[in-house]
Amino acid sequence: MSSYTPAETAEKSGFSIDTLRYYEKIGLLPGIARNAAGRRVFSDGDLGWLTMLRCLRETGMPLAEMRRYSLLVQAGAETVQERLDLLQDHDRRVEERIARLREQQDQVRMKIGFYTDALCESLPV
Amino acid sequence: MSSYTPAETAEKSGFSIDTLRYYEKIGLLPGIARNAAGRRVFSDGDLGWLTMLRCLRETGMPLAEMRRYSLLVQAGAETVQERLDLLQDHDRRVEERIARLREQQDQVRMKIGFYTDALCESLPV
DNA sequence: ACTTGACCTGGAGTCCACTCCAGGTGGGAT
DNA sequence: ATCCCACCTGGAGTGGACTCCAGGTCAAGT
Repeated sequence: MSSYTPAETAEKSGFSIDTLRYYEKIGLLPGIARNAAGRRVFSDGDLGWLTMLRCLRETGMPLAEMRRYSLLVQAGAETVQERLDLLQDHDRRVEERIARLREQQDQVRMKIGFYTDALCESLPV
Repeated sequence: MSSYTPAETAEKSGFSIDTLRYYEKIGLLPGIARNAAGRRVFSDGDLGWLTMLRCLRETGMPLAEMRRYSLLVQAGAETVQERLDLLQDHDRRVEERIARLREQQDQVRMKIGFYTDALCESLPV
């Protein structure tokens, strides 16, 4: 049960301090504590939430949908089904994304093969 | 050896007409022919190039790098090695991307598992 | 002769996700 | 006492990739 300054949190979470402030402002980080001087104090729970946000964001979820998820979490236990639906939809999109990336990677590799051949042919014999 | 209007090209390539114009403007589509009235006339070759661009784009290559690739292609045969390097770098990035997506998908699925369990536990017995 | 519709141009506007800035505060080190 | 530094706020600015708009042209249909 530790607490962290904005700088530490930025370092641990991989988000910049500006991004942390921005996320709080748009409602992605509810309930961040403040000390007597008005400065943010992040908890281990906040760190965990940030890890989740990072995961969603890097898998391509837009901030608007992350905000929706955040609101559902805040709304309490009766939103569990909705959260589940949201995450399952997201999981499906990630799956499609990966499949599509693989196909396109194959295309790129065909092109690479083509250029490799071109280079070989042009070698002096 | 057919030729296509902007509308047909948009339909076949999946880029909007505005995007086609934009790509031509920033140098991604060199040598697009025009008819007597000044309208664009796309060839099968252009279509093929657009397919390549789409592939690079959807695998996350920024327009600036696509432009660099485009310039290399225009510069002729002595840039084949550079093109190869560029595509191989890109391929590596795509590979990393896919691996990372898989890891993060696992995280999402753990969360889904957690919520599924939560729902099961809360079922009336 | 006239309208329609697909196209043209240059340039402005939009959206997303930050990122930066000016001006201000409070606490600890020298 | 003073200085520094990490932090605060509201709001403006940025970068990437489009997307839209006003005003104009041409060819074909009625």
